[in-house]
Amino acid sequence: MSRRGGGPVTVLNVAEKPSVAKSVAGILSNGSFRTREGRSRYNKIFEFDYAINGQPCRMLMTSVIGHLMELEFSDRYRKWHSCDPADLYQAPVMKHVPEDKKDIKKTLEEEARKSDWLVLWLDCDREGENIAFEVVDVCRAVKHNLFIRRAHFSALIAREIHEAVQNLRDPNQLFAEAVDARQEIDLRIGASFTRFQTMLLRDRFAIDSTGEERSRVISYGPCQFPTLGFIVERYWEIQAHEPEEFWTINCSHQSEEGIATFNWMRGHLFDYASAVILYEMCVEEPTATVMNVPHPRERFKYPPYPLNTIELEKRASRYFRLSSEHTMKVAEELYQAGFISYPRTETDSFSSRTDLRAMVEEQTRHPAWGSYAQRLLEPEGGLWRNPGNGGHDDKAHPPIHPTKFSSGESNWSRDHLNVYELVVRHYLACVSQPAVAAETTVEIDISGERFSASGRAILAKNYLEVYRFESWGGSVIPVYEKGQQFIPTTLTLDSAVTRPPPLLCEADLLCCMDKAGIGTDATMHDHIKKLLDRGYATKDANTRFSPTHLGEALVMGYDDMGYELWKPNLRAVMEHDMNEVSVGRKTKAEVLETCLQQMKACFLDARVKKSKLLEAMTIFFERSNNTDEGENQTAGEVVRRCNLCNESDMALRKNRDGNFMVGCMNYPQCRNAVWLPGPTLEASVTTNACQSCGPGPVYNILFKFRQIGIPPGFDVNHLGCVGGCDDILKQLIDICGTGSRSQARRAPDTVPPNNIRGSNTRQSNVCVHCQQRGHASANCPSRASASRNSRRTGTNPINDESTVSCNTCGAPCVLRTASTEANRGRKFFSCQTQGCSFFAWEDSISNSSGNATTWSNSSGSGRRGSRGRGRGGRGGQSGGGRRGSGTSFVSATGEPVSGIRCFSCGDPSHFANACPNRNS
DNA sequence: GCAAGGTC
Repeated sequence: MSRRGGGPVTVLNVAEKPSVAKSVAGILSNGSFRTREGRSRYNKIFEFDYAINGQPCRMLMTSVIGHLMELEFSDRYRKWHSCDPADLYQAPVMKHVPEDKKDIKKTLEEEARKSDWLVLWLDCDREGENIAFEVVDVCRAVKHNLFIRRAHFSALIAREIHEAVQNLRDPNQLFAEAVDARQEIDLRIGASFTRFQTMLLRDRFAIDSTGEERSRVISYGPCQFPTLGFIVERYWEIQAHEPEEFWTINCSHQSEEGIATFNWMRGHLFDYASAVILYEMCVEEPTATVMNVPHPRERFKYPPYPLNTIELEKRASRYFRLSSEHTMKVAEELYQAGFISYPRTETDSFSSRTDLRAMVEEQTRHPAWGSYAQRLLEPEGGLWRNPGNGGHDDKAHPPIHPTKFSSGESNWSRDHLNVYELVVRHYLACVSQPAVAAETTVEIDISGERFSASGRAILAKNYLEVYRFESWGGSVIPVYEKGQQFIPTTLTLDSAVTRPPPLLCEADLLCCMDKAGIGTDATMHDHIKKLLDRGYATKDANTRFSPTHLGEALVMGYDDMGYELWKPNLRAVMEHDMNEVSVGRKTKAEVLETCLQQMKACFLDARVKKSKLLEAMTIFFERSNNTDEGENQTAGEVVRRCNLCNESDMALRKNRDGNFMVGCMNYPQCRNAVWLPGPTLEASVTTNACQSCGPGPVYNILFKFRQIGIPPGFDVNHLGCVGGCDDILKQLIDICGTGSRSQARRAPDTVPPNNIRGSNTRQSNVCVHCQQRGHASANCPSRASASRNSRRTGTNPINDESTVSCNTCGAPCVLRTASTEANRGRKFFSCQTQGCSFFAWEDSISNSSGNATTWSNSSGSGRRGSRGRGRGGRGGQSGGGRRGSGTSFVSATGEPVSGIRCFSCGDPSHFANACPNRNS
């Protein structure tokens, strides 16, 4: 490696960014380097002497700023109207240095001319390797015989840098080629689809009211579209959600020691009748028996892993509601000013060589967390713990950590303070012991139903003391013993409805992208911002994303074509292929050829099916005035002359929910429409005219139905008529309805008209309960009456006045007779005072004289549930001991039951499925 | 005017 003729060699060292150049120069020169200006104001040149493997070297250290080059089409293809976008799949592409990087290139050329060796200090990832070859290309062009080597380092730590420079290797061509392939594919796909959809849609629709259509770019990109896809998919999921009512039994027990809230271990039931039966069983024999001995168990809550970019973005969004894009801007500024380490990193584990304690030491001066940092360093405190390993390492940067102490600089905004505080507290948390708690879970049995309650007592907060962003809720429950019995304080049957998931928030979106491999840690926030900038999505005050009409229409259009261009699969395949290239299993040429061939075929087909995109846009946007209408009429195939207005044709359309309809093209003046069966997968108008329907011609439609959507006996393929003669079509509409999503999705201003929507409801479905039409299954009157009846079956008239006084309020009780199966004929006392719900079985009262104020714990002995297992050890709580506590339940007597309220109107006299409001 | 990837 030594230069012929001996003497020092001149070595040009190039790093990926100025900060790395400076750090490496500082480490190798032990802090004594000379600095001079380069052509670019950001990229200085540092000079020092060093010996590589015994060879004296005059070191020149400079940097680039990320990629030096960009990929571009040749001139002939650069203008949008210069070629067919399909040509972009084979148009020549070349790398060139953009204008703003020309000065860096000049510096490299000038320094390379003076140098003998070129040592590449680019980040040790695939992009870094690709940038290395860009640097090589520039330098070799001016100095052909440069000796070229690559330094490998994963952190700017002295030992690692010295080792790297003494163990120089060849740059990895395969890594660079993988990136070349990715760049070319991204450019060709992105440019072709962007030009295609922009030119197709921009001038045809009034997309916004600002009149800026002319400059609007409707971009497509293999990262931005899947990101949009996540937002749209969640939005559709929410729109399609149909609330379903469910029931759960809740139980609580208050004693002198506190209150325990028990959850039903069945969770909840969707079947009202079953829930009521189980509830009534519990109410009739309400004694709770403790089933387990609840020994407290030690539980830990561990601190987070060291901070990487995605985690920083997610946490800043959650804790401070900062957008990922703004977080990265602030983090970049803190990094530039030297307060935190490099903020674009995937790594979430510290190298064993990191001096972790020194970073804590720095922070001991801080007024807020300084004392915690001090305690961390005290060995007797036992607070220190080596940080966890999150399992990611980009081999280029350490996790984000503080690099310089600050108690806040004068030029910092609130966001700078927050991000710095998050980085510091996160770091201190990482090197701390986990929080410790004692957890207790008590399980009880009431009439064979199991309930459980959990309590948690925090024993040591540890890292939670400094990581104020996280908490660990703790609630203490009373102590129970196995076999102990008590009467619950409340025992209620509550109803609720299922809710759709929320819109995606920024942290959710980052999670989706991370899991699907969309973008990199350094670019994910850019893709999110791009969706907002392009007008594909909006973000509300809670940082939750919704698609705009444009975003939804684009996804719908491609979805209707049958393509998953908006799903992450395409990117995943590309990532996989890149890996194959980088390990040498496939060549760059192979991957390019296969991928581009497929994508071109897809592009050409999408262009053939452009009507799908136009149809989707038609749903949300008015046609623009400045276009020729010739093409607009092709959005639907004509089926017949409108038999209502007689002025226009009726055309086959697919609405935004994927449901098919034949609607008058004179909409909104005429709202005539025929909706087609919900399970229609495909429909196309044929040239066959129906022989019996008129006024003609009424063209037949060729249907393809979803197999799973239609009843047995119906064919998936059907040649049908919407003129009224087709019984099969009518039956399918009767049975299957005309689709379910249209009600769920928000109706845009343009379509569909009310009468169309009216015909497309579940009203035409057959109720699953009574097999009748005219109502939804959930509103079935038979079901509501059955529910009401089921409650009535337990109702008995008051049949006896009693001589028993209420054990709670002292008022006289009435004697009633139970009529449910388990307790038929059994008598019980019930207090009549409003608000008091005293209840006791007659046969459990020990004082048969009737003036009972106490009773034995033998209630239900010999019955299911075996109540006779003893009193338990805690006299005050033992079975039947209801002293002083108002128990708000009532048996199966039909009395109003506390806790049961209609979720719809709040009335305790009925459940929501029988609510008059709902049924109306 | 287009992509995504670096980074100031």
